[in-house]
Amino acid sequence: MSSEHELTLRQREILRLIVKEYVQGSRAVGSHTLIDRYPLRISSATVRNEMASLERMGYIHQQHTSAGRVPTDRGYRFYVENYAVESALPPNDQIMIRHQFRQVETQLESWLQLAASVLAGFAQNVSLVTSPKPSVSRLRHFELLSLNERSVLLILVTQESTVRQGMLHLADEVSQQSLSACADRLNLLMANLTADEARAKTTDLSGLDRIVCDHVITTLSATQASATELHYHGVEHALQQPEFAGSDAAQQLFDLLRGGALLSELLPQLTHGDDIQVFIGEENRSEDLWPFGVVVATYGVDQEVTGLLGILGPRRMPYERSISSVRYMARLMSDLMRDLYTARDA
Amino acid sequence: MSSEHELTLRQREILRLIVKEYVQGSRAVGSHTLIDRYPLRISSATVRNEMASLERMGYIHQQHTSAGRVPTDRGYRFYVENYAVESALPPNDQIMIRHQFRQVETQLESWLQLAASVLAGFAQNVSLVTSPKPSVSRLRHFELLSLNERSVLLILVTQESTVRQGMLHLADEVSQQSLSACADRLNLLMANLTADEARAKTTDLSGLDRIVCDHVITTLSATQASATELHYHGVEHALQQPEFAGSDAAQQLFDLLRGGALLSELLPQLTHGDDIQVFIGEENRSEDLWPFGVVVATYGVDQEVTGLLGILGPRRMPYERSISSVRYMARLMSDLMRDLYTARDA
DNA sequence: GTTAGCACTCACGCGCGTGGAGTGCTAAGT
DNA sequence: ACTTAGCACTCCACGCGCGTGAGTGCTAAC
Repeated sequence: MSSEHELTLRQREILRLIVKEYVQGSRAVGSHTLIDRYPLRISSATVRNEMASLERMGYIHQQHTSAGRVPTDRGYRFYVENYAVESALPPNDQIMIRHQFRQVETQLESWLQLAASVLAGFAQNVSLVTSPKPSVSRLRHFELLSLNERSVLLILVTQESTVRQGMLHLADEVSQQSLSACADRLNLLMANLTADEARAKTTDLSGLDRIVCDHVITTLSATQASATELHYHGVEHALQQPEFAGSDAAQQLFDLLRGGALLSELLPQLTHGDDIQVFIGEENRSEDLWPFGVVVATYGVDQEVTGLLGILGPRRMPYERSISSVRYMARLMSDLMRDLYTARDA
Repeated sequence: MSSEHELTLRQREILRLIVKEYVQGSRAVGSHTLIDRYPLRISSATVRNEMASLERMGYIHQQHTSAGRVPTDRGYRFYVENYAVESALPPNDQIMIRHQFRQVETQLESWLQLAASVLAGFAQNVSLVTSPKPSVSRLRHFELLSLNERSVLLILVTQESTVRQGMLHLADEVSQQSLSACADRLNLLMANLTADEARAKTTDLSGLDRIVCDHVITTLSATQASATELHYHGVEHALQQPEFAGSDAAQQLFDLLRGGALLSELLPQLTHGDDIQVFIGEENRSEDLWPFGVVVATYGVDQEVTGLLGILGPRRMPYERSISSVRYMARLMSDLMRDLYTARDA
C-alpha cells in the first residue's frame, strides 16, 4: 500500500488503460484484452505481473480469481489526478454548447434547464443543479397589481434580477391607485435593502403599508432560502448504465434523489475552492453516496451568489468527460450570469 | 366476443375481483386464490367455468395454459366503466391534500409541483402535468428595469397573472427614466391586447419604443407557446412496479418521457370534454403508448385557459385510485386558479 | 347448474456439468 | 534482471434437465 510516486511509467500507463477500458466497456479488464486493444509492446504475461503489483498497491481489484481487474477508488483517484483534472472540453463541443445557449431565452430558468440537460447528456449520467443562491438578497423594486377586490399580485425584483411573485389577500377592498401609491412610497423606503435591514427600518409603518411591507420582506427572505433546492435531470441516461440494470441499484439512486437529502449529504464535504471537486465512492462522507461518484463545481459571481452544478453516477464514470464538461458549464454559467449581477450598481 | 350486457352478475363480480387482485398483486390470478381470498359461495370449478366464459368474451387472458388469468384491455375497460369512473377520493385523503396545498406558496409553479407530486404518490406511478395554457394571452402590464448601460430587464404580466421575464440588449445607453417613460407610453397603448392585436396597433412606432414593443410582443407570444410543455414527476414510484423491473420496459417508459413526443402522441386522442379520460393499452392511438395506461383530465378556468394533468403507468394500474385522484386534483387546481383568472375584469 | 376428481400442462427454481476467460507460477530466453 | 511462452488451475456464466406446484379443462356424479 505504498504511495503513487512508486509507480513506474509503464504501470501508470497500464493503470490508465485499465480505467479507460473499464469505464468504456463496463467489464472487468484482463491482461489479454489490454494488449489486444492497445499497441503495448509487451506481452500479456508482463501485463499480468504489473497488474499484480498494482493490485498489491491497492489501485485495482479483482472480484475473484480468474476475473479481470476493476479500478478501486484509489485507481480512479489516480486517473482523475493525473489525466482528468486538467482536461478541457473539445472545442467543437464548446461551440455546440454555446450555440444551444444562444437559442434559448435569456433567462435564468432556461439556462439552468439547458445546463442540466447538456451535462446529463455529456456524462451520460444524472446531472445536479441548484439555483444560484445569493448569500443575501437586496430588494431592487416591487410592484403591486390588483387582481380582484381583495387579492393583490406582488411582483418583486432583487438586485440580482431574480423575479419572484406572491399573492396578497386583504381584508378591505383597495384600488389600484392606492396600491400604486403604496408601492411608490415603499419602493423609495426599502430600495437596496436586505430583508433584515428593511425590517429594522420599517418598524413605524401601519395600515396598508404595514401589510404590504411585511409581505415584501417575507417574499424577499424566501428568495434566499427556497433557492437551496437541488434539481436533477437525465435519469434516463443513468438508467442505461449497466450498474443500474438490476433494480436494486436503481432504487438506491432514486432514494437518494427523491428524499431531497442528497444536498445535505453533499454540502458538508464541499470546500469553497472554486474549481472542480470529485468524490469517488467511499471518499464521500455519507455512506449513502458510497456506491456513487460525484463531480461538482460551484458557479456564480464573486463569492456572494453561488449555485451548484455537477454530475452523479456510478463509481465507474467517465471522469475526464464529466470533469471537463462540469468545469466548462460552471464557467459558462458564471459568465452568463455576470450580466445580471453586475447590474447591482445600476 | 359479444358485448358486456351478456355478463351475468356473478361474472361481473368475478371479473371485478380478478382485476382488483391482479392490480394489487401483479400476479396472474387463478380460480383458487380467488375463492381463497374472497367469500364467494361457489367452488373453484365454477369459477374456472366462468373464467373460461370471460376469456371467450375477451375480458381476460391467460398467457399460457395452466397460468392464472390476467385482464385484457377490455377487462380493464369494463372495470373502469363500472367501478371506477364514479369513484371519489376518500374524504380524509381530500383533507390531507388540501392541507398540503395550504402549506405552500400561493403561486402557480408551486401548485403544479405539488399537484404532480401528490398524483404520483397516490397512483404510485408517473404523473404528468402541463402548465395551464391560455388559448391567447393578453398583456396586462410590463415594466422595464435598467440592468447596466445596455441591458434591460423586461418583466411582463399577463391578464392571467402569469409573470414572465426577458432580457433586452440595446445598441445605445438608455437611462432608467427614459425606460420608465417608454414603459408608461406603451403600457397605455398595449394594455389588454393580445400579441396579434398589439402587432397591428403599433405599426407606426420607431426608436426605443419600436424595440421595446417588439420585445414585449415576442415575450407575450412566447408565453402562449412555451407553456405547452409536459412535465413529469415520480418516476421513482413507477420503477417500483414489477413491469419495469427488467430495464427494457423501463427504457421504453423513459424514451417516451424524454423525447417530449409524449404530449403530441397524447393530445390528438383527447376530446374536449371536461371529465376524466382513460386510455388503456391499445386504446391509445400511438403504438408507443400501447404498453401503458393513461388517465388524464384537463383543468383550468372556462374553456380559455386549460392545462393537462394525469397519470401514466403500466396497463396494470390502480385505475380507481388514479381516476379519483386525478379528478380531484383537476378540480382543486381549477378552483385554485380561479382566483388568478377572474382578475380579468380588474 | 354445480362440484369433486383427475389427468395434463407449463413456468419456475435448482443442481449440475461444461466452456472459457483469466490468472499465477515456473522455466527458459534475452 | 527483466521478459515471455507455456501450463495447470480457478471459478463465473451459461445451458440443460428435471422435479415441483400452481393452475387448468374435462368428465362424471350430485
